Amino acid sequence: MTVTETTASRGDSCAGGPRGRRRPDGQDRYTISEVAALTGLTAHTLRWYERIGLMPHVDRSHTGQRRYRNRDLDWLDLVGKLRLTGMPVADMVRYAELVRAGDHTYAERFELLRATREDVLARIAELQGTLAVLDRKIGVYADAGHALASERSS
Amino acid sequence: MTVTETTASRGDSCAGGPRGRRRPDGQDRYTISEVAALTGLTAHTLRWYERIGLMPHVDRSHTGQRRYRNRDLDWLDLVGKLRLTGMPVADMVRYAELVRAGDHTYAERFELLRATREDVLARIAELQGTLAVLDRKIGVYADAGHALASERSS
DNA sequence: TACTTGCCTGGAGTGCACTCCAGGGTTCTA
DNA sequence: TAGAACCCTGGAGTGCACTCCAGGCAAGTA
Repeated sequence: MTVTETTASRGDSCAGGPRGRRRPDGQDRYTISEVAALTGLTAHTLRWYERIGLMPHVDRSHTGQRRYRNRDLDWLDLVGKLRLTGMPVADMVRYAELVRAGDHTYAERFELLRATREDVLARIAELQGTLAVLDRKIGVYADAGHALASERSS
Repeated sequence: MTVTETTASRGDSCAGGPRGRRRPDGQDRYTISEVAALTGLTAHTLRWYERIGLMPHVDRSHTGQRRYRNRDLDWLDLVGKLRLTGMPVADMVRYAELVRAGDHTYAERFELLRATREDVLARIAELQGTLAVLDRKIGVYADAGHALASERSS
């Protein structure tokens, strides 16, 4: 009965920075748990990414254990960024396939990134709109700590 | 076998604006499908919001059909904004409960909105970071349409 | 009046992105 | 050389936010 394997950085109280620690330099072979610590993903998720083709095949030790390399971490960094944009995993897999397919997929990759960029811009605008509403509402709460009967309007 | 009831505005090609049309003025009773058109939510989702307590009880016609009022639409607008922030539905339900509970929940509501505001700011910062990465990568694609062998790095 | 379209309910189903389990091999530390 | 801690696989389970279904009333129209 192995103890839990999770790397639970969900309820991490140290918010503010990126989830992972900095990569030690001069190293180019990492175990799955090291990568988990570095990226903030769980080992489960790392294996799952590989299964679904989001991660190019990772090197193995002579006994079959994963040994990640710096370029894998670079890829995971990019994936992490794309994930932050809200891009569906399926789309990221598609991008990974294009990369694996070779240079002739250049145009399609470019287009995918460009479209993602547009999405991000739109999302930022959306959030700023929401922020305005939130600020207005917070203002109402701030200077009128009472007479909140008609909360549902405005 | 009633025909489908969905209001599918998923693949709406008229992107750019908010999903719903503008509210006609001088009206204060709307059927569920009118509200669906106005908010971009499906009728299913509107009923579900009510079931889970995200929506205060909606007026009914003498035969039990929902008749939404302008204040309900206002509430749905706010919910829509909060949803855009990525706030979980459970938290929105919590907020709705606080509103229903009355004025003495003032402080908690305020705190909830304030925390949400922080989240939105953090999310915008995150997205801007992602945008920088995306722009860098798009730049690479743009001026070097070839020699993409080491795609996985940077 | 017949017909078509809209709306009602409770409960089941869907898609996504993980997350965990069982059962077993591997690696590190005292 | 134990024992603890780590890692492997395929497949099943979870939580969220919807989304749909079946069976049945209600409302508008020719």
